Amino acid sequence: MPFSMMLRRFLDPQDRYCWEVMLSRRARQIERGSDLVREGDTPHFLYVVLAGWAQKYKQLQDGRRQIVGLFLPGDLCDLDALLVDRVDHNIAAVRDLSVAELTRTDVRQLAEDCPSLARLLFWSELAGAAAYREWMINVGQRSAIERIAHLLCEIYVRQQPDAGVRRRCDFFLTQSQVAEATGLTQVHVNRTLQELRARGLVQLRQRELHIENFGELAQIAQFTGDYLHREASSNNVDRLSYFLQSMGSRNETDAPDVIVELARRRA
Amino acid sequence: MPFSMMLRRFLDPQDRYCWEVMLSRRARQIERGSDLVREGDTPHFLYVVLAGWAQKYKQLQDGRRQIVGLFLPGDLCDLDALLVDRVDHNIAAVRDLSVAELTRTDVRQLAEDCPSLARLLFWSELAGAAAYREWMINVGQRSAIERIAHLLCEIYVRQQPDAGVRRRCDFFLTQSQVAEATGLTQVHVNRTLQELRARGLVQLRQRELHIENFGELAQIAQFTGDYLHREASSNNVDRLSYFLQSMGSRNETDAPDVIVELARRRA
DNA sequence: CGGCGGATTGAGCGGCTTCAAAAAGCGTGG
DNA sequence: CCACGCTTTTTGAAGCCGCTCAATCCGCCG
Repeated sequence: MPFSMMLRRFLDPQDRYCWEVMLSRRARQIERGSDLVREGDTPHFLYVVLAGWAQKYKQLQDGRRQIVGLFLPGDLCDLDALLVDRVDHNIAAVRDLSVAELTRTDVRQLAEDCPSLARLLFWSELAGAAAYREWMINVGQRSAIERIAHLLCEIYVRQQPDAGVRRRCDFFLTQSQVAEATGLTQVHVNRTLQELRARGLVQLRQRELHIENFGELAQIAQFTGDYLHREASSNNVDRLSYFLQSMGSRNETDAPDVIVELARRRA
Repeated sequence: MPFSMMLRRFLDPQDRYCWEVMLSRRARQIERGSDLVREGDTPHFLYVVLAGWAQKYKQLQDGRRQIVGLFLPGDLCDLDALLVDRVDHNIAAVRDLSVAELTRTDVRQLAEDCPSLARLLFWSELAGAAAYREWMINVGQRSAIERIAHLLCEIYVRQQPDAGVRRRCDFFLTQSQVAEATGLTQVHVNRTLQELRARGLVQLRQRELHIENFGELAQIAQFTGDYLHREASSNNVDRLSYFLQSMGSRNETDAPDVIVELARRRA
């Protein structure tokens, strides 16, 4: 579930207000193609996509490039980076992009003032790991047509509000970028897209994706949106809260009574 | 950095004692090849590898399989799973395996009694995301020989204590499993390993990997261990602590003074 | 010794790549 | 509105990397 939807469902109006105020104060425009973050940088910001798309990618010395994640409006990007000294990936604007740049202090501020928001931040981070796994089996195991079908399905579903049935959605990637996301060449992406078009499944032109037959497309891709956690319940958030409450506790010096007692019994 | 090393470096003896007692109480043997976790299961445990190797993998309906992560002794496995309703991956024993199974309650208990341990848990989870990214560019962009060289480098480095110079290490994967981890076929893995052997870089036989020329192997693979975060400083842990303290705070009802004030100034 | 999982080898093929060039789209400015 | 330059898409032809199918070999263990 996109972060923005989590906010609407699980955050009370006051906290949401904090969030939106903070975003509006930190907004910044990025021109298409330019990097927000480069490998080796010291991370300074948590980015929140306001409009346009961003991509996270890695690069080899010879220029080969793999897109490892896409970020659509409302998505959080790079929370985990704030926790390391040097980032190991790049982030770039897929097209003209508007983001909010939140500093560590901003995030801390928000987390202190709106604890339930803090939990959503973490939840969103963890959901990202599931997406990495799915992309990995995509690139590692699926054929060209399956990979591309899968990517199209994901991008389509991520843009559907709740249970939408719109047939079209934005699609800002060039065929070269599709290639970088799927581990194929641009030429082969082109030919494979023609194949999908010839089968009457999709149309893809000038920044717009038309899905003609989602069922068959999803079947080719073996796509299920499970890994997107679109059905996330407040259960999940509560569960996270359950852990975080204890993890964040400040009483470092408490004796670990229960465990020591366990140990004693065992000995 | 493997979790076990983090423990040694950043955890005081008392907390480490808690941890080890808990592990010893929850130990369990798993026979080679059998699954600890299956896709769709409700997650119940955080697994800690005590001896042997475990693999996390995903599978398509037709049986194609991608290994998305390997877990060596001392590694944590599947903390994030505890936060969702249904897991989206499988975990299996690469060989005969000994793990500790910690329940949610166990983890909560540990987190409450040893807050610094809790932070290490989270840190370890976040480091995992970097590994996913590296595996993705591996599978997506590198050639067969590069992929395999990279996997060998990773497994070798992960088994080196601090700045070790041992030439050999355990290697429990079959060639079929190497294939599943790299997105190649078993046959081609075999031929590529012969190539590496012929070039005098490695020897790989019966559960043991000999590295003859690590420098060249790493060069072929464009391997840098950065993504393993072996040099993690206590800085990282402190930074995590900085966030978690506020995120876990219990005072849900505090007014978000600062933010509201910001909003006022802006209006 | 036989059985079995794993490694090795061979031959043929095809999916995807590579290189190169042309066509089409798109923004910009005259 | 058209001309121009740039990016993106499309097409062609040739070739290779890695796949498939299938058989054999090897080492280990009961």
